[in-house]
Amino acid sequence: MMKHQSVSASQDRITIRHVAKDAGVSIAAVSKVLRNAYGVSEVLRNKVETSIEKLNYRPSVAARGMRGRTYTIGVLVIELSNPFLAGVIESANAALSESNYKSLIGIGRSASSIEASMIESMIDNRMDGVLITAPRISGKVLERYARQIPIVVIAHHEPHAQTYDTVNSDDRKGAHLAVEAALRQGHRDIAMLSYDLLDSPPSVVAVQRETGYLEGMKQAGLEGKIIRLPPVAADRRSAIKNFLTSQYRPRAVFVWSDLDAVPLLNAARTSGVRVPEDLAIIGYDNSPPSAIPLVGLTSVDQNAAQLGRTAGEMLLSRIDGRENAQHVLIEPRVEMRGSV
DNA sequence: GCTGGTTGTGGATAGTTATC
DNA sequence: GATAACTATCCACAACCAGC
Repeated sequence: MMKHQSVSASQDRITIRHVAKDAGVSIAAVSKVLRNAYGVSEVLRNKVETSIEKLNYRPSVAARGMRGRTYTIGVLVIELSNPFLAGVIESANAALSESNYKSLIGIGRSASSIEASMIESMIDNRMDGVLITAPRISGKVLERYARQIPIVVIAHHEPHAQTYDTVNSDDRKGAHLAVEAALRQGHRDIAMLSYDLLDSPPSVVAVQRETGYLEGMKQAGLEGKIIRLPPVAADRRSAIKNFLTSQYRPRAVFVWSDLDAVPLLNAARTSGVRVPEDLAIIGYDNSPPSAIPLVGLTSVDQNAAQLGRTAGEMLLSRIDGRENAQHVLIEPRVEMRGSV
């Protein structure tokens, strides 16, 4: 049988074979150096590392995938415009890179078909695990994919899931803390500004926050009142304006996320509503914009850094063979600023 | 025991051979 | 000639083995 020729592009690529030849060692020796494996002398290591640098060699992810690990992690995010998520991903990425993993990001754009195709691409590209921050993806879909690849989900409450892990801020407690913070400032007329959840399951963070808010109000002997914005974020500007001009406007409002709390604060100030004298506002996420002195939004801090780091570490332990599901809740706290 | 080499393996695919 | 079946190759790694 004739030996067929490989294409020129692949011939140009520097492989472990070239490194081995240049260093005057076996392919297995190079592999051991790459993996920091047992049984490598300092002399051999130096020879191999010198050749790797000289030839500018990078291991083939495809070939590694055939043997098990590619050392790549897929990160699926709902969007890039959410500053809180950016903080979470940055911390997760730092935890992963400490273990020589690289992460590649996909954007789901809140569309289940896009999210599903992203996860499938990550599986097809033989990534070693997937970190998902797509809050609306269903538990059933996650179960299906978790049989094919280790998965850790952030911002998705599914405490009984068996095949994948979850890491969340304790959203119920966070909302409860927000109510307590308003009560401490003497407020009794405290409403919650949420959005139309359209029969969302309890896995959705906003549902958890609503529950926490209602519990907090009930505990204080008060009746909770939830005002709903349109489900699509782009349609909320006029709804926020209506809320500010409403004769039934409360004295204090807990907003389900800084994504709506910051625009509300801005709209209040530009329309002459004094904050906090006329309207006290508490947000959720403690996102970077809320900390800007001119904004000064009191907000529930989810500890994005700890959330991301925990998720990254949990994914690594999943990849290393852990099979029991873990569901972690990160303790929230209220960051007090001038809006209350 | 330490070090380093040999061999087999994985999935996809191009190339070769056999069969109709 | 068309199609099916088989083989070699890509690349990195793990298990196993041999020499010291």
